[in-house]
Amino acid sequence: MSDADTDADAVERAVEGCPAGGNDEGRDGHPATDLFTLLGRAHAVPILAHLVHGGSGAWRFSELESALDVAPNTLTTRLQEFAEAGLVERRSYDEIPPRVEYQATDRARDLDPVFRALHDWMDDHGEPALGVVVGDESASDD
Amino acid sequence: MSDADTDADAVERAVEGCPAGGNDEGRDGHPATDLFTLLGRAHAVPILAHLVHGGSGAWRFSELESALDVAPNTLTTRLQEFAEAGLVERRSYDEIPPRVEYQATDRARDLDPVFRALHDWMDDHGEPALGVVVGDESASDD
DNA sequence: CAGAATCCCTTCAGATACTG
DNA sequence: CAGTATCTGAAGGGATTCTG
Repeated sequence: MSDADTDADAVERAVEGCPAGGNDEGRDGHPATDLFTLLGRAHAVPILAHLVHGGSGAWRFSELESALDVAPNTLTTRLQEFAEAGLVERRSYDEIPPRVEYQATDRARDLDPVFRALHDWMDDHGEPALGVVVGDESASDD
Repeated sequence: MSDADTDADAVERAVEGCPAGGNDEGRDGHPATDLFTLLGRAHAVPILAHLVHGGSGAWRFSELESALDVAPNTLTTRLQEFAEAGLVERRSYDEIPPRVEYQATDRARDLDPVFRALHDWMDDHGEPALGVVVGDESASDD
């Protein structure tokens, strides 16, 4: 090991913590793992992407439900998890019919570099083993 | 809010695909989700970090097992998944006692920008809701 | 030593039905 | 409209045991 603290350093810091130490936050206690676990759940990324993509911000429950084709309970769970993680802000208006709007927070938008890096990684490696290609790397996006 | 196609663009591209369209690779069919799902599994990030951190590369099964405190079957599963995803290279030497070495591939090392961005995000937002802080943002790492 | 196989348990996620 | 409740099925993950 001679160059084991340059590129892997960020990973090291991002993964710091003690496994099975007594915490019960996510599944291991690692911050990175927590985030991955959260985003790794069903429809998590599509939902978040949909919310983030909406610059206007306001998204109704049924809008997300029909647009993303997600079961209502699952959508509720994801939304709650996101709200709990501070990625989504929930605003309920006390009127009839009831209206609840979900909006991606600044925290969620700031995740963009991560997705950008991820996109760059996928674009660079093609990701053949995972089955799906990124989409259109032929288009001059960035 | 009228900047709905700048920062969220990468997320859009990273999430492209059709939900429940007919694919059955990971769980949704989104490349990003696949990666998150893979890394979101138990001990996935610690294992990968341990492998990436070892610049020399060669890690024995029992080394990982004892160092990470992971059940053998789980470790085997993660290692297989990583190998299948091209993140880890498995080399088995036909000798007695049998020796198998696992090494992080270039593809895995190139994930560093993602982790770096993630670390930066955590460092920026503190990640209070997810329970665990990044580690030492007091130290001048980057 | 490395890991495959087995059993058991927990969690997740979808469908459905019902309420404010 | 926006959920909550309940149920069922399916993976995930751990411990243990056994084999090459």
